[in-house]
Amino acid sequence: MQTRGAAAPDPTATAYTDSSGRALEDYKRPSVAVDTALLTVAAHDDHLSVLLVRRMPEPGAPAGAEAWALPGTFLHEGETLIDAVRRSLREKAGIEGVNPRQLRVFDDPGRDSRGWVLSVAHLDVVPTTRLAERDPERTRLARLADAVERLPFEHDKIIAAAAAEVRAQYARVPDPYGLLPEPFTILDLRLLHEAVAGEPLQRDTFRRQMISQLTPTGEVTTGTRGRPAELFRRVPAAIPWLPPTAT
Amino acid sequence: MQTRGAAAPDPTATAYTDSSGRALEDYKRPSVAVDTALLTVAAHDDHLSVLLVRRMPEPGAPAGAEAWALPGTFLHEGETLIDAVRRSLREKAGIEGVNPRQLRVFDDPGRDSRGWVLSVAHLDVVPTTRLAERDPERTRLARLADAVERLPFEHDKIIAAAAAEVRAQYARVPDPYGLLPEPFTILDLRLLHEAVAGEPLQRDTFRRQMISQLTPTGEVTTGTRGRPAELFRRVPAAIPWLPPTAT
DNA sequence: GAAATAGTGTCTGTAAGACACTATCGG
DNA sequence: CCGATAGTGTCTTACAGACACTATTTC
Repeated sequence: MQTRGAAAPDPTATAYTDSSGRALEDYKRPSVAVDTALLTVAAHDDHLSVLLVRRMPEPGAPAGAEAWALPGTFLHEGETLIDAVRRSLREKAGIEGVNPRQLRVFDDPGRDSRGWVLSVAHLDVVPTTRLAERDPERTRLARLADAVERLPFEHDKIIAAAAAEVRAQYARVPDPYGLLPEPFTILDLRLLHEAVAGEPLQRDTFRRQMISQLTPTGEVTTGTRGRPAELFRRVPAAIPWLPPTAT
Repeated sequence: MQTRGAAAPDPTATAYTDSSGRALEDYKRPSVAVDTALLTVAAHDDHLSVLLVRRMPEPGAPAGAEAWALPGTFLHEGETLIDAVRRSLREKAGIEGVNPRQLRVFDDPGRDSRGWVLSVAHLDVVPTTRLAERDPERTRLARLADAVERLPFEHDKIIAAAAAEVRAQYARVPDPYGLLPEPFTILDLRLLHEAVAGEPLQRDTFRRQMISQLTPTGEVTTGTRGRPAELFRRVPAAIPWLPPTAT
Protein backbone atom coordinates (compact mmCIF):
# COMPACT_ATOMS: atom_id res chain seq x y z
CA MET A 1 0.00 0.00 0.00
CA GLN A 2 1.03 3.52 -0.66
CA THR A 3 1.00 6.44 1.68
CA ARG A 4 -0.01 8.80 -1.09
CA GLY A 5 -3.55 8.84 -2.35
CA ALA A 6 -5.34 11.20 -4.70
CA ALA A 7 -4.26 14.29 -2.85
CA ALA A 8 -4.71 17.88 -3.99
CA PRO A 9 -2.70 18.75 -7.07
CA ASP A 10 0.93 19.37 -6.32
CA PRO A 11 1.59 23.07 -6.84
CA THR A 12 5.15 22.40 -7.93
CA ALA A 13 4.04 20.11 -10.73
CA THR A 14 4.05 21.25 -14.32
CA ALA A 15 1.01 23.10 -15.52
CA TYR A 16 -0.31 20.38 -17.81
CA THR A 17 -3.40 18.55 -16.73
CA ASP A 18 -5.30 15.74 -18.33
CA SER A 19 -8.96 15.65 -19.29
CA SER A 20 -9.93 15.19 -15.63
CA GLY A 21 -7.96 18.25 -14.64
CA ARG A 22 -5.39 16.25 -12.74
CA ALA A 23 -1.68 16.63 -13.15
CA LEU A 24 0.75 13.82 -13.85
CA GLU A 25 1.84 13.61 -10.25
CA ASP A 26 -1.67 12.95 -8.99
CA TYR A 27 -1.67 9.41 -10.24
CA LYS A 28 0.11 6.57 -8.61
CA ARG A 29 2.75 5.25 -10.93
CA PRO A 30 3.97 1.68 -11.31
CA SER A 31 7.50 0.58 -10.77
CA VAL A 32 9.06 -0.30 -14.10
CA ALA A 33 11.61 -3.06 -14.30
CA VAL A 34 13.67 -4.49 -17.11
CA ASP A 35 14.52 -8.17 -17.37
CA THR A 36 16.88 -9.59 -19.93
CA ALA A 37 17.13 -13.02 -21.49
CA LEU A 38 20.77 -13.27 -22.49
CA LEU A 39 21.02 -16.37 -24.64
CA THR A 40 24.08 -18.21 -25.86
CA VAL A 41 25.21 -21.58 -27.15
CA ALA A 42 28.04 -23.02 -25.08
CA ALA A 43 31.00 -24.35 -27.03
CA HIS A 44 30.37 -27.90 -28.20
CA ASP A 45 26.94 -27.82 -26.62
CA ASP A 46 23.93 -28.41 -28.77
CA HIS A 47 21.41 -26.41 -26.79
CA LEU A 48 20.50 -22.81 -26.18
CA SER A 49 21.43 -21.58 -22.73
CA VAL A 50 20.30 -18.56 -20.76
CA LEU A 51 22.14 -16.50 -18.19
CA LEU A 52 20.63 -16.57 -14.70
CA VAL A 53 21.65 -14.59 -11.63
CA ARG A 54 21.26 -15.53 -8.01
CA ARG A 55 18.54 -13.64 -6.19
CA MET A 56 17.58 -13.07 -2.60
CA PRO A 57 15.69 -16.10 -1.31
CA GLU A 58 12.05 -15.52 -0.46
CA PRO A 59 11.51 -14.92 3.26
CA GLY A 60 10.57 -18.20 4.81
CA ALA A 61 12.26 -20.28 2.15
CA PRO A 62 14.21 -23.27 3.47
CA ALA A 63 17.84 -22.43 4.18
CA GLY A 64 20.14 -23.52 1.41
CA ALA A 65 17.42 -23.27 -1.23
CA GLU A 66 18.78 -21.58 -4.29
CA ALA A 67 16.85 -18.89 -6.08
CA TRP A 68 17.68 -17.79 -9.60
CA ALA A 69 16.20 -15.32 -12.04
CA LEU A 70 16.91 -13.39 -15.19
CA PRO A 71 19.09 -10.35 -14.59
CA GLY A 72 16.92 -7.31 -14.14
CA THR A 73 16.58 -4.07 -12.29
CA PHE A 74 14.26 -1.18 -11.68
CA LEU A 75 14.34 1.74 -14.01
CA HIS A 76 15.99 4.75 -12.38
CA GLU A 77 14.97 8.36 -12.80
CA GLY A 78 15.68 9.72 -16.23
CA GLU A 79 17.18 6.46 -17.40
CA THR A 80 16.26 4.84 -20.69
CA LEU A 81 15.24 1.20 -20.78
CA ILE A 82 18.36 0.11 -22.62
CA ASP A 83 20.55 1.91 -20.09
CA ALA A 84 18.78 0.12 -17.27
CA VAL A 85 19.32 -3.17 -19.05
CA ARG A 86 23.03 -2.49 -19.47
CA ARG A 87 23.31 -1.43 -15.85
CA SER A 88 21.59 -4.55 -14.60
CA LEU A 89 23.90 -6.76 -16.63
CA ARG A 90 26.95 -4.88 -15.46
CA GLU A 91 26.01 -4.84 -11.78
CA LYS A 92 24.44 -8.25 -11.46
CA ALA A 93 26.57 -10.28 -13.81
CA GLY A 94 29.64 -8.24 -14.67
CA ILE A 95 28.82 -8.21 -18.37
CA GLU A 96 29.39 -5.26 -20.68
CA GLY A 97 29.00 -4.45 -24.33
CA VAL A 98 25.74 -6.12 -25.18
CA ASN A 99 22.90 -4.55 -27.13
CA PRO A 100 19.59 -6.12 -26.15
CA ARG A 101 16.33 -5.17 -27.77
CA GLN A 102 12.79 -5.12 -26.45
CA LEU A 103 10.57 -8.15 -26.53
CA ARG A 104 7.41 -6.92 -24.80
CA VAL A 105 5.95 -5.68 -21.54
CA PHE A 106 4.71 -8.07 -18.90
CA ASP A 107 2.06 -6.46 -16.76
CA ASP A 108 0.26 -9.25 -14.93
CA PRO A 109 -0.79 -7.56 -11.67
CA GLY A 110 0.18 -10.58 -9.60
CA ARG A 111 3.54 -11.20 -11.18
CA ASP A 112 5.59 -9.49 -8.46
CA SER A 113 4.76 -9.88 -4.79
CA ARG A 114 6.64 -6.70 -3.96
CA GLY A 115 4.04 -4.45 -5.51
CA TRP A 116 2.86 -3.01 -8.79
CA VAL A 117 5.70 -3.73 -11.18
CA LEU A 118 5.71 -3.73 -14.96
CA SER A 119 8.59 -5.49 -16.62
CA VAL A 120 9.93 -4.72 -20.07
CA ALA A 121 11.52 -7.94 -21.28
CA HIS A 122 14.66 -7.72 -23.38
CA LEU A 123 16.66 -10.16 -25.48
CA ASP A 124 20.20 -10.49 -26.72
CA VAL A 125 22.33 -13.36 -27.98
CA VAL A 126 26.05 -13.23 -27.23
CA PRO A 127 29.01 -15.56 -27.68
CA THR A 128 29.95 -17.54 -24.61
CA THR A 129 33.36 -15.90 -24.64
CA ARG A 130 31.72 -12.66 -23.68
CA LEU A 131 30.02 -14.38 -20.79
CA ALA A 132 33.31 -15.80 -19.57
CA GLU A 133 34.12 -12.53 -17.78
CA ARG A 134 30.98 -12.83 -15.72
CA ASP A 135 30.85 -13.19 -11.98
CA PRO A 136 30.89 -16.96 -11.37
CA GLU A 137 29.60 -16.68 -7.83
CA ARG A 138 26.39 -14.95 -8.69
CA THR A 139 25.65 -16.19 -12.19
CA ARG A 140 24.97 -19.43 -13.95
CA LEU A 141 24.29 -20.66 -17.47
CA ALA A 142 21.30 -22.96 -17.75
CA ARG A 143 19.98 -24.82 -20.74
CA LEU A 144 16.55 -23.58 -21.65
CA ALA A 145 14.87 -26.83 -20.69
CA ASP A 146 16.54 -26.73 -17.27
CA ALA A 147 15.91 -23.03 -16.73
CA VAL A 148 12.15 -23.25 -16.66
CA GLU A 149 12.24 -24.72 -13.18
CA ARG A 150 9.86 -22.29 -11.53
CA LEU A 151 11.51 -18.99 -12.24
CA PRO A 152 9.80 -16.02 -10.59
CA PHE A 153 8.02 -13.13 -12.30
CA GLU A 154 6.93 -14.95 -15.46
CA HIS A 155 10.59 -15.26 -16.42
CA ASP A 156 9.78 -18.58 -18.04
CA LYS A 157 7.50 -16.74 -20.44
CA ILE A 158 10.20 -14.24 -21.25
CA ILE A 159 12.63 -17.04 -22.02
CA ALA A 160 10.11 -18.80 -24.22
CA ALA A 161 9.39 -15.62 -26.16
CA ALA A 162 13.12 -14.95 -26.53
CA ALA A 163 13.82 -18.43 -27.84
CA ALA A 164 11.01 -18.25 -30.38
CA GLU A 165 12.33 -14.93 -31.62
CA VAL A 166 15.90 -16.16 -31.94
CA ARG A 167 14.85 -19.32 -33.71
CA ALA A 168 12.90 -17.34 -36.28
CA GLN A 169 15.94 -15.19 -36.95
CA TYR A 170 18.36 -18.09 -37.31
CA ALA A 171 16.01 -19.88 -39.71
CA ARG A 172 17.06 -17.82 -42.72
CA VAL A 173 20.24 -15.90 -41.92
CA PRO A 174 23.66 -17.35 -41.06
CA ASP A 175 24.45 -16.66 -37.40
CA PRO A 176 22.83 -13.21 -37.24
CA TYR A 177 24.17 -12.54 -33.75
CA GLY A 178 27.76 -13.50 -34.52
CA LEU A 179 28.12 -16.39 -32.10
CA LEU A 180 30.70 -18.19 -34.25
CA PRO A 181 34.31 -16.95 -34.33
CA GLU A 182 35.41 -16.32 -37.89
CA PRO A 183 36.39 -17.98 -40.08
CA PHE A 184 34.14 -20.99 -39.78
CA THR A 185 33.10 -23.98 -41.84
CA ILE A 186 29.61 -24.77 -43.01
CA LEU A 187 29.63 -27.64 -40.53
CA ASP A 188 30.39 -25.27 -37.64
CA LEU A 189 27.55 -23.09 -38.80
CA ARG A 190 25.12 -25.94 -39.17
CA LEU A 191 25.85 -27.34 -35.72
CA LEU A 192 25.21 -23.89 -34.27
CA HIS A 193 21.95 -23.51 -36.14
CA GLU A 194 20.86 -26.97 -35.06
CA ALA A 195 21.58 -26.05 -31.45
CA VAL A 196 19.42 -22.95 -31.81
CA ALA A 197 16.64 -24.72 -33.67
CA GLY A 198 16.70 -27.71 -31.37
CA GLU A 199 16.42 -30.10 -34.29
CA PRO A 200 18.65 -31.48 -37.05
CA LEU A 201 18.82 -29.61 -40.35
CA GLN A 202 19.36 -30.91 -43.89
CA ARG A 203 23.03 -30.95 -44.75
CA ASP A 204 22.80 -30.09 -48.45
CA THR A 205 19.85 -27.73 -48.30
CA PHE A 206 21.38 -25.86 -45.39
CA ARG A 207 24.63 -25.38 -47.30
CA ARG A 208 22.88 -24.05 -50.38
CA GLN A 209 20.72 -21.70 -48.31
CA MET A 210 23.59 -20.22 -46.37
CA ILE A 211 26.45 -20.17 -48.82
CA SER A 212 24.91 -17.38 -50.86
CA GLN A 213 24.94 -15.23 -47.72
CA LEU A 214 28.59 -15.91 -46.81
CA THR A 215 31.89 -14.66 -48.17
CA PRO A 216 34.49 -17.35 -48.89
CA THR A 217 37.98 -16.79 -47.51
CA GLY A 218 39.69 -19.14 -49.93
CA GLU A 219 41.22 -20.93 -46.94
CA VAL A 220 40.45 -24.48 -45.92
CA THR A 221 40.74 -26.42 -42.69
CA THR A 222 43.82 -28.59 -42.19
CA GLY A 223 44.52 -31.55 -39.99
CA THR A 224 40.98 -32.83 -39.92
CA ARG A 225 39.77 -36.18 -41.06
CA GLY A 226 38.24 -36.36 -44.48
CA ARG A 227 38.22 -33.72 -47.14
CA PRO A 228 39.20 -30.26 -45.84
CA ALA A 229 36.35 -27.82 -45.48
CA GLU A 230 36.23 -24.32 -46.92
CA LEU A 231 36.27 -21.44 -44.47
CA PHE A 232 33.82 -18.53 -44.61
CA ARG A 233 33.04 -15.23 -42.97
CA ARG A 234 29.73 -13.49 -42.44
CA VAL A 235 29.00 -10.71 -44.88
CA PRO A 236 29.39 -7.36 -43.12
CA ALA A 237 25.84 -5.97 -43.26
CA ALA A 238 23.91 -9.07 -42.31
CA ILE A 239 22.10 -7.87 -39.19
CA PRO A 240 18.98 -5.96 -40.26
CA TRP A 241 17.23 -6.44 -36.95
CA LEU A 242 19.18 -4.59 -34.28
CA PRO A 243 18.54 -1.06 -35.42
CA PRO A 244 21.13 1.40 -34.08
CA THR A 245 19.71 1.59 -30.55
CA ALA A 246 16.07 1.77 -31.44
CA THR A 247 14.19 4.34 -29.44
CA MET B 1 10.68 18.54 -10.96
CA GLN B 2 9.36 16.29 -8.27
CA THR B 3 8.75 17.13 -4.65
CA ARG B 4 9.80 13.68 -3.56
CA GLY B 5 13.47 12.73 -3.55
CA ALA B 6 15.28 9.76 -2.11
CA ALA B 7 13.67 10.02 1.29
CA ALA B 8 14.03 7.58 4.14
CA PRO B 9 12.44 4.20 3.50
CA ASP B 10 8.69 4.27 3.89
CA PRO B 11 7.85 2.24 6.99
CA THR B 12 4.54 1.18 5.49
CA ALA B 13 6.25 -0.34 2.46
CA THR B 14 6.66 -4.06 2.08
CA ALA B 15 9.72 -5.59 3.63
CA TYR B 16 11.52 -6.40 0.40
CA THR B 17 14.57 -4.40 -0.47
CA ASP B 18 16.86 -4.54 -3.44
CA SER B 19 20.62 -5.10 -3.49
CA SER B 20 21.17 -1.53 -2.31
CA GLY B 21 18.87 -2.02 0.65
CA ARG B 22 16.27 0.31 -0.73
CA ALA B 23 12.60 -0.48 -0.98
CA LEU B 24 10.51 -0.11 -4.11
CA GLU B 25 9.08 3.17 -2.96
CA ASP B 26 12.46 4.83 -2.64
CA TYR B 27 12.87 5.18 -6.37
CA LYS B 28 11.13 7.72 -8.49
CA ARG B 29 8.86 5.99 -10.92
CA PRO B 30 7.95 7.03 -14.45
CA SER B 31 4.45 7.74 -15.61
CA VAL B 32 3.35 4.97 -17.92
CA ALA B 33 1.04 5.76 -20.80
CA VAL B 34 -0.58 3.66 -23.47
CA ASP B 35 -1.14 4.88 -27.01
CA THR B 36 -3.10 2.97 -29.59
CA ALA B 37 -2.95 2.99 -33.37
CA LEU B 38 -6.41 1.90 -34.39
CA LEU B 39 -6.22 1.22 -38.11
CA THR B 40 -8.99 0.62 -40.60
CA VAL B 41 -9.74 0.77 -44.30
CA ALA B 42 -12.69 2.99 -45.07
CA ALA B 43 -15.33 1.51 -47.37
CA HIS B 44 -14.33 1.97 -51.00
CA ASP B 45 -11.14 3.67 -49.95
CA ASP B 46 -7.86 2.21 -51.02
CA HIS B 47 -5.72 3.38 -48.15
CA LEU B 48 -5.11 2.52 -44.53
CA SER B 49 -6.49 5.08 -42.11
CA VAL B 50 -5.80 5.69 -38.45
CA LEU B 51 -8.05 7.03 -35.72
CA LEU B 52 -6.94 10.34 -34.21
CA VAL B 53 -8.44 12.21 -31.27
CA ARG B 54 -8.42 15.91 -30.61
CA ARG B 55 -6.06 16.98 -27.85
CA MET B 56 -5.54 20.06 -25.75
CA PRO B 57 -3.61 22.64 -27.76
CA GLU B 58 -0.14 23.44 -26.51
CA PRO B 59 -0.03 26.59 -24.38
CA GLY B 60 0.95 29.42 -26.65
CA ALA B 61 -0.29 27.74 -29.79
CA PRO B 62 -2.17 30.04 -32.18
CA ALA B 63 -5.91 30.07 -31.52
CA GLY B 64 -7.81 27.85 -33.91
CA ALA B 65 -4.85 25.57 -34.46
CA GLU B 66 -5.97 21.98 -34.29
CA ALA B 67 -4.03 19.39 -32.39
CA TRP B 68 -4.53 15.69 -32.94
CA ALA B 69 -2.95 12.59 -31.52
CA LEU B 70 -3.42 8.87 -31.13
CA PRO B 71 -5.86 7.97 -28.36
CA GLY B 72 -3.96 7.29 -25.18
CA THR B 73 -4.04 7.64 -21.44
CA PHE B 74 -2.01 7.16 -18.34
CA LEU B 75 -2.03 3.82 -16.63
CA HIS B 76 -4.06 3.92 -13.43
CA GLU B 77 -3.27 2.14 -10.24
CA GLY B 78 -3.68 -1.60 -10.45
CA GLU B 79 -4.80 -1.43 -14.06
CA THR B 80 -3.40 -3.66 -16.76
CA LEU B 81 -2.13 -2.16 -19.99
CA ILE B 82 -4.94 -3.60 -22.06
CA ASP B 83 -7.51 -2.22 -19.63
CA ALA B 84 -5.96 1.22 -19.91
CA VAL B 85 -6.06 0.93 -23.68
CA ARG B 86 -9.74 -0.01 -23.63
CA ARG B 87 -10.51 2.81 -21.21
CA SER B 88 -8.73 5.38 -23.37
CA LEU B 89 -10.65 4.27 -26.45
CA ARG B 90 -13.94 4.32 -24.59
CA GLU B 91 -13.42 7.71 -22.96
CA LYS B 92 -11.68 9.54 -25.75
CA ALA B 93 -13.37 8.09 -28.78
CA GLY B 94 -16.43 6.22 -27.61
CA ILE B 95 -15.21 2.93 -28.99
CA GLU B 96 -15.70 -0.46 -27.32
CA GLY B 97 -14.97 -4.05 -28.03
CA VAL B 98 -11.52 -3.89 -29.54
CA ASN B 99 -8.59 -6.09 -28.60
CA PRO B 100 -5.32 -4.29 -29.27
CA ARG B 101 -1.97 -5.92 -28.73
CA GLN B 102 1.39 -4.48 -27.75
CA LEU B 103 3.81 -3.12 -30.27
CA ARG B 104 6.64 -1.83 -28.13
CA VAL B 105 7.65 0.71 -25.51
CA PHE B 106 8.75 4.18 -26.47
CA ASP B 107 11.04 5.63 -23.84
CA ASP B 108 12.81 8.57 -25.43
CA PRO B 109 13.36 10.91 -22.43
CA GLY B 110 12.37 14.00 -24.42
CA ARG B 111 9.25 12.59 -26.01
CA ASP B 112 6.79 14.18 -23.59
CA SER B 113 7.21 17.73 -22.34
CA ARG B 114 5.05 17.00 -19.32
CA GLY B 115 7.66 14.85 -17.64
CA TRP B 116 9.08 11.38 -17.55
CA VAL B 117 6.59 9.30 -19.49
CA LEU B 118 7.00 5.87 -21.03
CA SER B 119 4.47 4.89 -23.62
CA VAL B 120 3.47 1.35 -24.48
CA ALA B 121 2.26 1.48 -28.07
CA HIS B 122 -0.63 -0.75 -29.07
CA LEU B 123 -2.21 -1.79 -32.34
CA ASP B 124 -5.53 -3.05 -33.54
CA VAL B 125 -7.33 -3.16 -36.86
CA VAL B 126 -11.10 -2.84 -36.85
CA PRO B 127 -13.83 -2.52 -39.45
CA THR B 128 -14.98 1.02 -40.10
CA THR B 129 -18.48 0.05 -38.98
CA ARG B 130 -17.16 -0.31 -35.48
CA LEU B 131 -15.70 3.18 -35.68
CA ALA B 132 -19.03 4.60 -36.82
CA GLU B 133 -20.24 4.81 -33.23
CA ARG B 134 -17.37 7.04 -32.30
CA ASP B 135 -17.62 10.61 -31.10
CA PRO B 136 -17.49 12.69 -34.28
CA GLU B 137 -16.61 15.91 -32.47
CA ARG B 138 -13.46 14.67 -30.90
CA THR B 139 -12.25 12.07 -33.39
CA ARG B 140 -11.15 11.88 -36.98
CA LEU B 141 -10.00 9.24 -39.44
CA ALA B 142 -6.86 10.16 -41.32
CA ARG B 143 -5.09 8.32 -44.09
CA LEU B 144 -1.66 7.25 -42.96
CA ALA B 145 0.10 9.59 -45.35
CA ASP B 146 -1.94 12.52 -44.04
CA ALA B 147 -1.62 11.55 -40.41
CA VAL B 148 2.11 11.95 -40.16
CA GLU B 149 1.74 15.74 -40.07
CA ARG B 150 3.77 16.40 -36.92
CA LEU B 151 1.98 14.27 -34.40
CA PRO B 152 3.28 14.66 -30.86
CA PHE B 153 5.02 12.02 -28.74
CA GLU B 154 6.59 10.02 -31.56
CA HIS B 155 3.10 9.00 -32.63
CA ASP B 156 4.33 8.99 -36.20
CA LYS B 157 6.74 6.22 -35.28
CA ILE B 158 3.97 4.24 -33.62
CA ILE B 159 1.84 4.51 -36.75
CA ALA B 160 4.72 3.46 -38.96
CA ALA B 161 5.43 0.44 -36.79
CA ALA B 162 1.75 -0.47 -36.74
CA ALA B 163 1.44 -0.26 -40.51
CA ALA B 164 4.50 -2.42 -41.06
CA GLU B 165 3.12 -5.03 -38.71
CA VAL B 166 -0.30 -5.08 -40.33
CA ARG B 167 1.15 -5.28 -43.83
CA ALA B 168 3.27 -8.27 -42.85
CA GLN B 169 0.20 -10.02 -41.49
CA TYR B 170 -1.98 -9.33 -44.53
CA ALA B 171 0.75 -10.57 -46.86
CA ARG B 172 -0.06 -14.25 -46.33
CA VAL B 173 -3.42 -14.56 -44.60
CA PRO B 174 -6.82 -13.46 -45.93
CA ASP B 175 -8.09 -10.50 -43.90
CA PRO B 176 -6.73 -11.66 -40.54
CA TYR B 177 -8.51 -8.88 -38.67
CA GLY B 178 -11.92 -9.47 -40.22
CA LEU B 179 -12.38 -6.11 -41.92
CA LEU B 180 -14.57 -7.55 -44.66
CA PRO B 181 -18.19 -8.43 -43.95
CA GLU B 182 -18.91 -12.03 -44.92
CA PRO B 183 -19.51 -13.41 -47.40
CA PHE B 184 -17.14 -11.71 -49.81
CA THR B 185 -15.68 -12.27 -53.23
CA ILE B 186 -12.03 -12.71 -54.07
CA LEU B 187 -12.18 -9.28 -55.69
CA ASP B 188 -13.42 -7.69 -52.46
CA LEU B 189 -10.60 -9.41 -50.64
CA ARG B 190 -7.97 -8.35 -53.12
CA LEU B 191 -9.02 -4.71 -53.09
CA LEU B 192 -8.77 -4.75 -49.30
CA HIS B 193 -5.34 -6.34 -49.37
CA GLU B 194 -4.18 -3.83 -51.96
CA ALA B 195 -5.37 -1.00 -49.73
CA VAL B 196 -3.39 -2.43 -46.84
CA ALA B 197 -0.31 -3.17 -48.91
CA GLY B 198 -0.44 0.15 -50.71
CA GLU B 199 0.33 -1.50 -54.03
CA PRO B 200 -1.47 -3.62 -56.63
CA LEU B 201 -1.36 -7.40 -56.28
CA GLN B 202 -1.41 -10.10 -58.97
CA ARG B 203 -4.94 -11.19 -59.72
CA ASP B 204 -4.31 -14.88 -60.40
CA THR B 205 -1.55 -15.46 -57.89
CA PHE B 206 -3.52 -13.72 -55.17
CA ARG B 207 -6.55 -15.91 -55.84
CA ARG B 208 -4.52 -19.12 -55.67
CA GLN B 209 -2.76 -18.04 -52.49
CA MET B 210 -5.93 -17.12 -50.65
CA ILE B 211 -8.46 -19.62 -51.90
CA SER B 212 -6.87 -22.48 -50.02
CA GLN B 213 -7.41 -20.52 -46.82
CA LEU B 214 -11.09 -19.72 -47.43
CA THR B 215 -14.28 -21.75 -47.18
CA PRO B 216 -16.61 -21.50 -50.16
CA THR B 217 -20.26 -20.79 -49.47
CA GLY B 218 -21.53 -22.17 -52.76
CA GLU B 219 -23.30 -18.87 -53.33
CA VAL B 220 -22.42 -16.41 -56.08
CA THR B 221 -22.99 -12.72 -56.61
CA THR B 222 -25.99 -11.65 -58.68
CA GLY B 223 -26.83 -8.53 -60.56
CA THR B 224 -23.24 -7.58 -61.30
CA ARG B 225 -21.66 -7.10 -64.67
CA GLY B 226 -19.73 -10.01 -66.08
CA ARG B 227 -19.55 -13.50 -64.75
CA PRO B 228 -20.88 -13.86 -61.19
CA ALA B 229 -18.22 -14.28 -58.53
CA GLU B 230 -18.14 -17.01 -55.91
CA LEU B 231 -18.65 -15.97 -52.30
CA PHE B 232 -16.40 -17.07 -49.48
CA ARG B 233 -16.01 -16.88 -45.72
CA ARG B 234 -12.89 -16.82 -43.59
CA VAL B 235 -12.04 -20.15 -42.01
CA PRO B 236 -12.84 -20.00 -38.28
CA ALA B 237 -9.38 -20.39 -36.74
CA ALA B 238 -7.42 -18.09 -38.98
CA ILE B 239 -6.05 -15.62 -36.46
CA PRO B 240 -2.99 -17.17 -34.83
CA TRP B 241 -1.59 -13.80 -33.74
CA LEU B 242 -3.99 -12.34 -31.21
CA PRO B 243 -3.59 -14.86 -28.42
CA PRO B 244 -6.58 -14.84 -26.04
CA THR B 245 -5.65 -11.60 -24.24
CA ALA B 246 -1.93 -12.15 -24.02
CA THR B 247 -0.49 -11.26 -20.64
C1' DG C 1 42.87 -48.96 -50.22
C1' DA C 2 39.31 -47.91 -46.48
C1' DA C 3 37.00 -44.66 -43.78
C1' DA C 4 35.49 -40.20 -43.24
C1' DT C 5 34.04 -35.87 -44.34
C1' DA C 6 33.08 -31.98 -47.96
C1' DG C 7 30.91 -30.64 -51.83
C1' DT C 8 27.79 -31.24 -56.01
C1' DG C 9 24.43 -33.25 -59.56
C1' DT C 10 19.97 -34.14 -60.19
C1' DC C 11 15.15 -35.62 -59.68
C1' DT C 12 10.69 -34.32 -57.70
C1' DG C 13 7.26 -31.46 -55.91
C1' DT C 14 5.56 -26.95 -54.89
C1' DA C 15 4.68 -22.33 -55.70
C1' DA C 16 5.12 -17.51 -57.68
C1' DG C 17 5.20 -14.55 -61.86
C1' DA C 18 3.39 -13.99 -66.20
C1' DC C 19 0.29 -14.63 -69.96
C1' DA C 20 -3.43 -16.29 -72.23
C1' DC C 21 -7.22 -18.93 -72.48
C1' DT C 22 -12.11 -20.37 -71.21
C1' DA C 23 -16.64 -19.50 -68.62
C1' DT C 24 -20.69 -16.92 -67.65
C1' DC C 25 -23.09 -13.09 -66.83
C1' DG C 26 -25.87 -8.28 -68.49
C1' DG C 27 -27.25 -5.86 -72.22
C1' DC D 1 -23.27 -11.09 -80.43
C1' DC D 2 -20.32 -7.83 -77.39
C1' DG D 3 -18.25 -6.19 -73.40
C1' DA D 4 -17.02 -7.23 -68.91
C1' DT D 5 -15.63 -9.81 -65.20
C1' DA D 6 -14.48 -14.56 -62.97
C1' DG D 7 -11.93 -18.45 -63.04
C1' DT D 8 -8.33 -21.75 -64.95
C1' DG D 9 -4.45 -23.86 -67.81
C1' DT D 10 0.17 -23.72 -68.49
C1' DC D 11 4.97 -22.22 -69.19
C1' DT D 12 8.97 -20.59 -66.79
C1' DT D 13 11.72 -19.95 -62.94
C1' DA D 14 13.18 -20.77 -58.33
C1' DC D 15 13.87 -23.42 -54.49
C1' DA D 16 13.28 -27.10 -50.71
C1' DG D 17 13.54 -32.03 -49.78
C1' DA D 18 15.70 -36.16 -50.83
C1' DC D 19 19.17 -39.18 -52.54
C1' DA D 20 23.23 -40.39 -54.49
C1' DC D 21 27.27 -39.39 -56.52
C1' DT D 22 32.10 -37.33 -56.73
C1' DA D 23 36.27 -35.15 -54.37
C1' DT D 24 39.89 -34.97 -51.11
C1' DT D 25 41.80 -35.79 -47.07
C1' DT D 26 43.74 -39.07 -42.84
C1' DC D 27 44.97 -43.49 -41.31
